[in-house]
Amino acid sequence: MAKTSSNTPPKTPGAIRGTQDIFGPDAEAFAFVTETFERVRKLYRFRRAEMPVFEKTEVFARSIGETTDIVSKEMYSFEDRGGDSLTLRPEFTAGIARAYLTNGWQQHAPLKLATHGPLFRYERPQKGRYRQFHQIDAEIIGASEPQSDVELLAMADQLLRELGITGVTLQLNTLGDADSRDAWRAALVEHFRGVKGELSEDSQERLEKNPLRILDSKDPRDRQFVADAPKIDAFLSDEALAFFEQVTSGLDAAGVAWNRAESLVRGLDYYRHTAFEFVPDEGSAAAAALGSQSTVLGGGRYDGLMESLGGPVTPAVGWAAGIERLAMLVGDKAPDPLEAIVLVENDAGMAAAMQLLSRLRNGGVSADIMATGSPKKRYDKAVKQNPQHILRVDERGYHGMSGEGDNARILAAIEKSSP
RNA sequence: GCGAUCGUAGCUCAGUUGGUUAGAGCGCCGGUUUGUGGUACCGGAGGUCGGGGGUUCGAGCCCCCUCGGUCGCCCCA
Repeated sequence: MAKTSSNTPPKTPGAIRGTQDIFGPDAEAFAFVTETFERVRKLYRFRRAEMPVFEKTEVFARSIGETTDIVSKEMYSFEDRGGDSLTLRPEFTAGIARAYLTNGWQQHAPLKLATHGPLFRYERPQKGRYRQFHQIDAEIIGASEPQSDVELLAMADQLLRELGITGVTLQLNTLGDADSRDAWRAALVEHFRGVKGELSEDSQERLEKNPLRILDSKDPRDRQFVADAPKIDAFLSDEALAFFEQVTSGLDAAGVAWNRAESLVRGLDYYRHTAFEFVPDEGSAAAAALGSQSTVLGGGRYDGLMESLGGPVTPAVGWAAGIERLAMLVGDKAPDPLEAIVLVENDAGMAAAMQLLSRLRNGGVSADIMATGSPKKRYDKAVKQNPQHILRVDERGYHGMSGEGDNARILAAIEKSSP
């Protein structure tokens, strides 16, 4: 029993900042995305997995890197009653990696996994960015061959096509192996340090904390220095170059269009070789629909992650995509049509109407009932739901159907369960 | 963390240089009409104009603070 200590009525609590209540066309689009993903991942034989939405904080802290802003400011962390620090998952990959190690899933390697669900990041909300958001996710763990990268990207490409999303292109880069990456990074630091005074304030800061990020600076002052910055290609080992060439030739063979993006980077050290994002083409409808947070699907190869979680060296590659962003691009989905509506013209026929309704539904016919409000207005309200057929019930019971088109399924449903 | 912008009915929005009891459409409820595939009309309920303070004879409107939404920056695993 709720008690109020004063005469003031209780105030309705508001929703948490950055959370969403998804309903109507948006909810239909959301479901279309997850249903299409489930269908496509089965075509590629990815196995479904479910992970907890929270983990020990160290799972994410160690995978993401203890020092970054991400860990200190962007995660939903809290202490449980036992004093352990826990964190709502901000990504799928770390939790999947932990599950792989703690459950002995090495026995299934190479393991193709798919999942989807909510993720949490403590950020200021903006278009396409929420504190609780949702992703679909696909990973291949325990496979070091470039064919895995190709397979994963082919699946992503097919998914986007089956969602009917156009105007989005795969942007592809390689970060090389660990040695290539380190050498490139050193050269970039040297290059930008030489012109430090002319960089934007943000990029001067990045020079110390995360120099690779200068490459995707939005500040026009940085643009010329980014343009003539050293390229990864000059630092690739023979093995890294061969790997990348196998990825690109595999994509060509699979018919996946791609574009080389030399400035596409990953901030975290465990990423190796392939890095990619599907991004709207400039001026496309997709770009207009998404605003500034426009990457639709992104991922890469993270061969160094398992070690940071205390596991054996385990190559892996994966991607994730924001369901909300995909849903913004799929357009309105017409809801499934209502096949039959039972119109109760007189409440004396209510029992007959309920029996009819359950026969319809048991027979696989989508059906609803209109039996409330002014009896004189029920007809109009029934019509407004745009049913394919209206079945009338009054004190005599069911007495007739109107509507155009095929009603065989409805008749069958009524007959089949009749005595 | 920083910046811009917006908060009026359940929803979408009007609201004049500050001026009486704050309006419309949709939705909801009721009635009349119609009488069976989206009829027309009449009526009703519903708002402390996000909240607090200030200026003023008088504030939805002007000023300050605050809360919330939206968009962007930073960050982007």
